[in-house]
Amino acid sequence: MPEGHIIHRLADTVSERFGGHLVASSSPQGRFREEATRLDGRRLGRAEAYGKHLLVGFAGLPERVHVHMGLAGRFTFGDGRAPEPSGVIRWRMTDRKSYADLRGPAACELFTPEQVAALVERLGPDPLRADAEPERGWTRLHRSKKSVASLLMDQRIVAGVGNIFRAEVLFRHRIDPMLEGRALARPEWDALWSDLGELMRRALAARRIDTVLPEHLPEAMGRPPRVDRHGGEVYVYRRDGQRCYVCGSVIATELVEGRNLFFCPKCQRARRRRVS
DNA sequence: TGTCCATGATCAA
DNA sequence: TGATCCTGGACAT
Repeated sequence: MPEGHIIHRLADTVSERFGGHLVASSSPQGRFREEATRLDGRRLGRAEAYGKHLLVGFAGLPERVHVHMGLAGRFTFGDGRAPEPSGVIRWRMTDRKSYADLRGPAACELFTPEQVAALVERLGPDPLRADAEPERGWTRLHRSKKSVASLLMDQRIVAGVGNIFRAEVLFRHRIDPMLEGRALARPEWDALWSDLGELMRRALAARRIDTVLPEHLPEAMGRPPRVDRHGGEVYVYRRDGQRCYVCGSVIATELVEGRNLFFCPKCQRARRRRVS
């Protein structure tokens, strides 16, 4: 269940394991069989990530494999010979030294160069990419009447942000999630963008999402540490019902556009125009 | 064994 | 806005 940093990690792993190697491709499940046949035995070039999208290139093939993990997608890597396929494996790659199995992706397909270009054009700037242009995100956000919470989940505004980073970055800047996009000041956007880059780079390196400043850590406050299932120390994500590390209020949750939003009703109370 | 839920996104209405 | 898709893990029964 990936946010952007996981996909970047995935791209690195695929490149490291298979880059420049002759790779056998198959689709034990069958839904990627025709395409896997075309890839089978080709030399893998490079894998790269744009937001939550993974693109894998092969020598001599103009198309690239486009993978979107959705909520359920999962890659597993292993050394040595691949075991007998178990479960539903959409795409299996193997070389002499290792294997990779992809299960449950929302998308696994071949993209033409035109489709890749359209995808990149549609996506907003990705804080983890050196070529990101944050101005494009601001342009799409700053006139919107939609809530900042909703806009931050919109991949056309910032590519790669998911439910955890959204909740955490809004808390770190004490921004009311229901604040209208058009009420957000430019310096606030700049700060959000820069912080997202920082948080996501750290998560990519540490393989877990930590957002809490040292002075707010439970240990520093005389409480036992608590690490959520997602594997990091956070301010609000899935901490509903528990006390805010900063003000002690009870963290709240609310369903916004079908997703659980977490926030501190006191620290993040807006004094400006909110979405009703 | 069954049900719900998830770091996501699309489609129809 | 709601239904739907993808899969597996947590939890209840």
